Amino acid sequence: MRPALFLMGPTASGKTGLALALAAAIEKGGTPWVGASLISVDSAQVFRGMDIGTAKLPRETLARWPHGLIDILDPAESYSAARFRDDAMALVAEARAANRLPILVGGTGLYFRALENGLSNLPVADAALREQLSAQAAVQGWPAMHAQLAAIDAEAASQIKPNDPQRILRALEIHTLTGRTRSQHWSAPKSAGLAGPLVKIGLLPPDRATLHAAIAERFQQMMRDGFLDEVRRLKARGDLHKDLPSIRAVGYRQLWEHLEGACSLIDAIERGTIATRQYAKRQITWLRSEPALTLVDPRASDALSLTLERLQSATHVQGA
RNA sequence: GGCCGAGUAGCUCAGUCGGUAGAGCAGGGGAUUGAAAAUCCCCGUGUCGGCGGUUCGAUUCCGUCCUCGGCCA
Repeated sequence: MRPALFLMGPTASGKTGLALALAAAIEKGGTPWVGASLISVDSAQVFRGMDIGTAKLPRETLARWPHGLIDILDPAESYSAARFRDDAMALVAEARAANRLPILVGGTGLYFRALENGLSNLPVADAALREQLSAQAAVQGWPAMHAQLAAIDAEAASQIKPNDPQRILRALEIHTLTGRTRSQHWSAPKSAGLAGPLVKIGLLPPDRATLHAAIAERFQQMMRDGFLDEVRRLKARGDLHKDLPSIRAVGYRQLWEHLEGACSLIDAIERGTIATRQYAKRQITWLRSEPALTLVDPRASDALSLTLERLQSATHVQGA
């Protein structure tokens, strides 16, 4: 089986540029593939109508270079690592069947890991149950919920901090829905990860200061491109709210708060830029702990040839 | 020039009835299994504006100077 390619990197690191250059190079010929299939690994670009703030490629570019898993959801919906794994597995299989190189490009570390290693067999999220548990937490406080979790799943409780609403909620949800604890599920076999060889390329910006400057500049550009109007349009729908995964996205959350009158536009932009910086930092943390990763400087001229080389050798190893 | 207020961490500010100081934000490190652009954890020495005085001891009280606001000339 021919390899799949992971292009992983923080926001504003230049991974999209490399992905497109690679796709173009493969189309020209001289490789075992007839072309490339681009698949987005991005928890925010899945949403329709969220284009500017998620730094989606321009419409024309996407028309020329279609990406899988972009614009597949309405912002009122939620996506998940598990759904991503299933969707991406299908798209990779499709690409392979057509003798195309699957290029998975993006910055959502959890999604990459879910695809590579699979996930435990867990129940899907239950909105009603979550609401009920949250209401209970609002009265008792999360430490009390954590204590409740400790009574049924001491191991999970020891791994989860008493102030981590999301994970306490999820662990309780798993138990309520299945009668089995998170720990029990975790120790059972997981769903399969992506089969076949994998080439993992990590794009790290040369230094923190350069990355921060690029982020600030890009946020300003987004504002010039009409980011605020985009958020205004989402808000005008009336059915979205700031607790949705879509609206919690970096930049959207801050501009949404400004539109609610919580802060000035200047403040919102400042906070949005800071949030983007912090997000990029978390992405870098994921990258650094990623095994078998080839790090590439996105600005270096040999980024493309280096990636092709890695693909070549992964293909040969497989053939031999 | 006169009067008043302020000067403490990168920023905004608490505070010390005199025993050399701590929050939020920023920044750094870490965790991460159906919300992950999410959620959470850990990390605080800084001539307390300068110089003098009082005191065993001053960032704190007093004097003076400097800087920045505001008001008055």
